[in-house]
Amino acid sequence: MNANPVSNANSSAPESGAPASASGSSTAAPAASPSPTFSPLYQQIKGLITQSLESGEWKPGEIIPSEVELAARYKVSQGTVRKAIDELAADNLLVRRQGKGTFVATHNEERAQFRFLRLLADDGAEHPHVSRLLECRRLRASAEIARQLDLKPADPVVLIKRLLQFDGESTVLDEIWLPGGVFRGLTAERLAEYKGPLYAMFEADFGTRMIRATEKIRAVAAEPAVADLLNVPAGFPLLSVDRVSYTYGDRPVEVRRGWYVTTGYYYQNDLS
Amino acid sequence: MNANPVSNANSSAPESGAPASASGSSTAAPAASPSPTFSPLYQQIKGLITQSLESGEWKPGEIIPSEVELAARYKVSQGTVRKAIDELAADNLLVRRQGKGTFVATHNEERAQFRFLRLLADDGAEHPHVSRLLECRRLRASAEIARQLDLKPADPVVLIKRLLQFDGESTVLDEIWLPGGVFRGLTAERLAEYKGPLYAMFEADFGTRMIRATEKIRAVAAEPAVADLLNVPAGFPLLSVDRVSYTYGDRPVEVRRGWYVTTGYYYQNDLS
DNA sequence: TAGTGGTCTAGACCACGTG
DNA sequence: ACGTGGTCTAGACCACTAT
Repeated sequence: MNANPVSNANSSAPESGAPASASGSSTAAPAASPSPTFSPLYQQIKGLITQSLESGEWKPGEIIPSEVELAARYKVSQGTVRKAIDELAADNLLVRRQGKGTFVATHNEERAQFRFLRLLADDGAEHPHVSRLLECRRLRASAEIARQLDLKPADPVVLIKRLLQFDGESTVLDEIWLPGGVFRGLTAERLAEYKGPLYAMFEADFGTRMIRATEKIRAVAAEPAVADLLNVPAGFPLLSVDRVSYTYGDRPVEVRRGWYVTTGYYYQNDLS
Repeated sequence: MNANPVSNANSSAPESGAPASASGSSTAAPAASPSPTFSPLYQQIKGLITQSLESGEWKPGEIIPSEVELAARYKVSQGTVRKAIDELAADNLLVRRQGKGTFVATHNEERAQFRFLRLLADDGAEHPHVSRLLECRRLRASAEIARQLDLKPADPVVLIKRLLQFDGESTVLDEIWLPGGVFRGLTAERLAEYKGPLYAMFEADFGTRMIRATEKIRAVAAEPAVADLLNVPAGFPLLSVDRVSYTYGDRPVEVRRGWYVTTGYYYQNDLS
């Protein structure tokens, strides 16, 4: 009854006599301070579940143990693991399905794709797109890329250039930098043959799951080289989207610069 | 023990005999289907609290009754109102402050301002800005504006044009349309004298609180008139931001077209 | 010291998806 | 019929803020 994962003093249950309620965190006699580093139990459980996700104990798309099972495993009540799972579901790491179970989120779901490419046609419809690989090579990180990927300058990186076509129109040009260490086996062939979202391949083939990203958006005039690839005149206004994506532990694992043609399409954002 | 707000059949407590579990919603005899319109208790409570917010029973910045008080008022357990408040806090309608109470959110808070103007300087800092009123007049809604504001064409609307200056540089040009009925007393004088965010004035003076908004973002070439006001050459690439803001009940109450100069500044977006 | 939100538990019952 | 997540309750205790 007292083998909690990290322990924050949690022994309720009027078992033997002893009212027992030793209260929080400090251990020795005079009690240094009330709670220097207090962390709720459900947060600790959340951390443990996250570890299992990161280690691959439960893979994307798979079901995880039921709430009762996890409660038994961690020696806490069902309500506590429930609150932990609630937050992980809110963070898009898990997906609950009533009557079935709780599943590890994956970038293959319809819903997940829109989170990272928010381009809609003027009529509001979500158009399918095809990717055309332009380039994929390994090189040494520039100072700027190294900084953003938390690498050392001249560390190996992979550079991918690709074109996204909506209804046959070239609409998005992407330059993608990935840390060479993590994406060791990534080749142009593998990229060319793969259908579906890049992030789905990353999580399936390289065990690297994109959790969140930040984007810096600007309006810029198309440089000649870019304009050429996107079939617009030089100087044409483009949306410039600088993205950094993070995986578990908020470690950056992708830097991406995109140019979007926004005639007929727009970037959708919800402020809520 | 049985005066619940909407009733979904919820009488636990082994009181008298009767197992009692008449189950959900349908009223007449043969019971159409198991639960055609099931809504959890806490959702109903959430609705009741929202009504009180909308009606002005608790105003922005004010404290609302404690969880125990609300539980007594609605005849439910504290845990149920807690879950209702949790969601309202997640929706940014309420703000919880441990040890103090729960408060009605307001657009005056530091935190709230960034939700609706996500422009940061290249160094990542959030710069203060001043607003310069260019125009404020009443007119009849065009077909397009009427549609977006859910009005009839030629209904009265207010049009505001203003310039936002960051560090003295003209950076944002806004055209704002508001329904004339709701914003009856809005004048250029009132606008000119008011310091602070527009939305803070709207909620204080007109009882209209912006809850959420959607934005459609494009890159466009500056038209001469716009370019002139923003001190950029005609044809300069600008961020075009089309916003529709909604209040309680998802009713649209503002349409806004903004042009942003993104040299030295960028639009920040978080995908999570 | 008292009041507020925050955490944790334990148990009952409901809705949903399978057999 | 059974197992899963989803709702609801009741009560205990903790952490924070004010008086």
